[in-house]
Amino acid sequence: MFLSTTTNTIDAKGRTSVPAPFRDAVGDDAAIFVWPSVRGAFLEGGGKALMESIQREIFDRVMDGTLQPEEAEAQQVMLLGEARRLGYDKTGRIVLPEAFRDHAGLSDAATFVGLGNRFQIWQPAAHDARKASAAERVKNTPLVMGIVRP
Amino acid sequence: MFLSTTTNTIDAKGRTSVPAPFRDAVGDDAAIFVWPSVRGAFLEGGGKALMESIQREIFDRVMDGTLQPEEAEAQQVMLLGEARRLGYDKTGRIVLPEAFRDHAGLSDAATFVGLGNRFQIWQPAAHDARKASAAERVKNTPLVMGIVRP
DNA sequence: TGAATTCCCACGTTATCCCATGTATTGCCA
DNA sequence: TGGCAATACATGGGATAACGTGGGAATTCA
Repeated sequence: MFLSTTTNTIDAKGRTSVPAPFRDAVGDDAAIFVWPSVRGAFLEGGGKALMESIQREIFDRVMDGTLQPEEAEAQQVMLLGEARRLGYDKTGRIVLPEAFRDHAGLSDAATFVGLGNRFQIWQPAAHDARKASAAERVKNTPLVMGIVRP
Repeated sequence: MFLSTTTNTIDAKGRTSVPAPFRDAVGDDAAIFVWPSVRGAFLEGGGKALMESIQREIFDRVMDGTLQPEEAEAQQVMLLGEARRLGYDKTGRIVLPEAFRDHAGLSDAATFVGLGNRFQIWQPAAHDARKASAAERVKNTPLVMGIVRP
């Protein structure tokens, strides 16, 4: 499970360390899967299990009529087609492809944000702004906390 | 699992490299299976496992009444009948048959698009256009991402 | 014999791996 | 509880291997 938020540096080679807790979360195939978000200037990612979940989820929704085949293929193109498997070495580092860095506006640092079954990667200042607006939105929302099924 | 999008060159002999991640995805029989899409000017393909899935899927749908036998045979003719097994050499290269190149408008480069259990091969510019329309379509669709079943 | 296809080797770029260092954190024991 | 040792973590740099690509030799088929 991906938890916590961490900011790591990006070196001259485009490398960055995957936070150690995230590495534990993906299990034993030393890799994360990342793609540019279709919803904004940041990256989304997860472990192998997430990719398989997405694949199955799209299939299931076509089967039960929730999703049109054309829409399903569009999502496959933008999620699975744009995703890349980024394997990390013994020191836990991946190389963020240049296209990914461009999409998210990353230069010298990256903020990993754990979101349970997945995570996001933000340009640090952009994440601060997003977090502030999330804090605001939460104030006006019935919060899950306090009524979670035990 | 087929992920990511890669563009490789087609040389004078009609050869092109199968992206290394795709080669890993098909396992140890060094071959991919490819056929002209019935939905547009591109190629579709996958590994051995995909072909067997298609075969079984058609059978199952006839059995449960989802597909008429005549329709099933039509699909078998266009998918299985047109498919070719393309073995790659030690350097990972296949030869794209001329008929396939004609169907997809391929000349000097081919774009491989991973879609989970299968992939597509596009003329690079055509894929850019398709990707743009997919991005547009995704914006107007309830997105699977973010609400994936854990 | 000629043309096409398949196989194999070579090259340059790019990405991957591995060792080393500094820092922060954790665990241990007095 | 305080201080020290050991471990884990992120980061820099250099060596190594992988990947895509071009070209030529061997093989096959007409």
